[in-house]
Amino acid sequence: MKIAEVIVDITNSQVDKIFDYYIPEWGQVGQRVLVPFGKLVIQGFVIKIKDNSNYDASKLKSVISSVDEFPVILPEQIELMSFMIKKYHLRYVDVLRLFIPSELRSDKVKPLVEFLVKLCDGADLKQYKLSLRKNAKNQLALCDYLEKEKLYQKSMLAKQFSNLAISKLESDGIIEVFEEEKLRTPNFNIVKPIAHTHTKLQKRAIDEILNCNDTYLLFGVTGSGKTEVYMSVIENIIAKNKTALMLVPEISLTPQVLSQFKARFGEEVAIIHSGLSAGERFDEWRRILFNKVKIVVGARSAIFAPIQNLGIIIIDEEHETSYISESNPRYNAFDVAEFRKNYNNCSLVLASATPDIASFKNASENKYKLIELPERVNGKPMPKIQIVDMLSEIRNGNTGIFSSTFLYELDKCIKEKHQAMIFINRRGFSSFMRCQDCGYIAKCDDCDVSLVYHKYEDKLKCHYCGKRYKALTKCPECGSSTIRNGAVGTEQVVSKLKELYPNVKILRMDNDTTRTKNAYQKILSEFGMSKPGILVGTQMIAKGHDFSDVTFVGIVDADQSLYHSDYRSTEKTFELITQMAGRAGRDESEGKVILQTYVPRHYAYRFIANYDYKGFFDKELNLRKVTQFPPFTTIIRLLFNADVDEIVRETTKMCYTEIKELKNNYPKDFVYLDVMKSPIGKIKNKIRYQILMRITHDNENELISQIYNICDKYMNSKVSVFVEINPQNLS
DNA sequence: AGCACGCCGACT
DNA sequence: GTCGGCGTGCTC
Repeated sequence: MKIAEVIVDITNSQVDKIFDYYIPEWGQVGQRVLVPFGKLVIQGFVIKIKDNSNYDASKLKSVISSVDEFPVILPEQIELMSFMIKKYHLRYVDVLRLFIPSELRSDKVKPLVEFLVKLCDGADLKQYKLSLRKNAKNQLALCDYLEKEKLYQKSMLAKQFSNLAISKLESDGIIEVFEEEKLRTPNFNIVKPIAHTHTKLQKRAIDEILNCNDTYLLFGVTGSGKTEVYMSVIENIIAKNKTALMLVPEISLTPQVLSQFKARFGEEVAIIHSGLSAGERFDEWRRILFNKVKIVVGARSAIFAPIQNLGIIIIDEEHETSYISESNPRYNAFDVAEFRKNYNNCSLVLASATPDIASFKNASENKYKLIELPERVNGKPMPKIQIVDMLSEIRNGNTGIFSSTFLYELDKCIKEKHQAMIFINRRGFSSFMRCQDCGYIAKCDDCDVSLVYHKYEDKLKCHYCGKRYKALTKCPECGSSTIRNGAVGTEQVVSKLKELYPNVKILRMDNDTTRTKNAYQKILSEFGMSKPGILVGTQMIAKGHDFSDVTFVGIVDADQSLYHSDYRSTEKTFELITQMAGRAGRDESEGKVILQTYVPRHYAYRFIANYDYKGFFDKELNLRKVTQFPPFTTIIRLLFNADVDEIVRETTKMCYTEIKELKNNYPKDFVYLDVMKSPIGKIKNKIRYQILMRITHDNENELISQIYNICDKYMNSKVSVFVEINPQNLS
């Protein structure tokens, strides 16, 4: 008998290894099976079939049965699994679970079956009709109806002609009733595909991408018509009988974009996003697995879609951090895309108006082919960005949150009945509450962070654990009642604007107002209809949606993201503000952007105002080189977590000693190594310590795997250890 | 995950 | 003495 290597479907590090079982002839790689496991019977995945086992033959057990009659994991995915386990130090099960919809495991969603009716072969309707009695009205009518088509839905026929008539015809051998599985596809408003004419630049981009299999960086300003390039390329690829996979940030999976894809590609496209019902998600996945679609569009996890014969992979807005999973299983969709590109020998297109510094570095070193779309399709210039020095505003006696230029431009926009978007990257009313007399700042009991005041609920909220507190009326330390608010948030901006424009529609969009399903869409469509109208929001409003009538974009406090103690904060600020600016003047009317800052001379703003990405890139890359930060090095962070301070501190210290030994063995590879309490020393009552290091690329993989091994030793039920490679945030 | 094994404290 | 607390280890 053959031997199957099985991964059992239990998320526990102790059982996350390969178990051998005897398997009958029917066994296939990628199949789900039931296996005896200790005293249990559980599900497992067959990842290999072989002839011999190294395990004691007398202890080998047999697979009990298969769960589905077909494999649910493709050979490509088995290889991808090995790649990811090694690269990210993940468990087998966690990776396998990424490949299948959770609905498949939970067994909650059943395939939807539909009863269909068709004429039996050789049935003579005319003859049969003559044999019927005159008063059998339903049967006669049904016979007449049946002459029209080949297939009918039983439920529809039953409604018109009664079930009785159908079963009569069935028992007389005239018609046949049978079951067929029906795949639920999400509904869309059917729109007419927009005419696709291409500018010269677009045409050149399309031709170049189709020319050969490679990795491309498509660098195109906002409004340069990248989406049309994707669609044309995909059209060409599927004409060659290949398939396409496109990743977009979840936030841009808007109904408008999706209906455009549906309009152009119809049934050939499967769309995976968080708004699908369980049944829809399950069926979209099966449509892909059964080769019923040629195109998959979706957010990060769509990169695992079981689509075969790939001709192209596109990652839109490639600089987006949402392509990196920061909680278990941690992975980077870009690495997966690269794996699939190599496996399928196809093209990979990364696209952005503000490429990631690392990607543009690769392009400038010819590791990627650079394709540029420097002009907007409508030929309009980018909106003018005016930098306003808030310190000089203060010197001139304006201590409010809006500068006079800001107010003037906003007023003009409102008077002309246009729309305004106002960006403030902080939710809530104000960042903290501080006692003016003794300096006391309200903090969370469970986390080491200051609380944010939310005026609408009149509560202080912790943005890390969500715990709520009563707002301060007087200081709990010294009893003083002079409580001051910190930096402004979205709520405060909205309340100030409401004072200024009591009759204008003012909408707020942030984490707090988009909690409920569809709230996001509702706010956007309401804003779309409001002229004049003002949309205030966090970075949520910066991406992807086009409102043709936005003529004013206001950035209340541009410096906010600049002061995160993160090496990427300048890059992120550049991205965010450039994108925000791109929201203005997308149609006829010209746009204006006001950027308020306390450091008007910062180099980031100079490049932003000139839309000079390349200038910014050169400056930033040089800075990273000098300071030895990514992409020249790799940051590794080990985060230790436990309930008791002493336990974490001791464990961290022991681990640090070992890492120091490692550093001694590789003295040239470490450019930085230190141990410390985490910047946020406590979250949800867990004490946090960290070891931070930066290593060069020379022996990167070897070092990372050794570090994983060291960490495994210190992980136990009391202390958890996370290894993060180039973490997005260091709190 | 779920279960057996095993090593200590407090009870009929 | 032994009943049961849950810490540790094993499952092909």
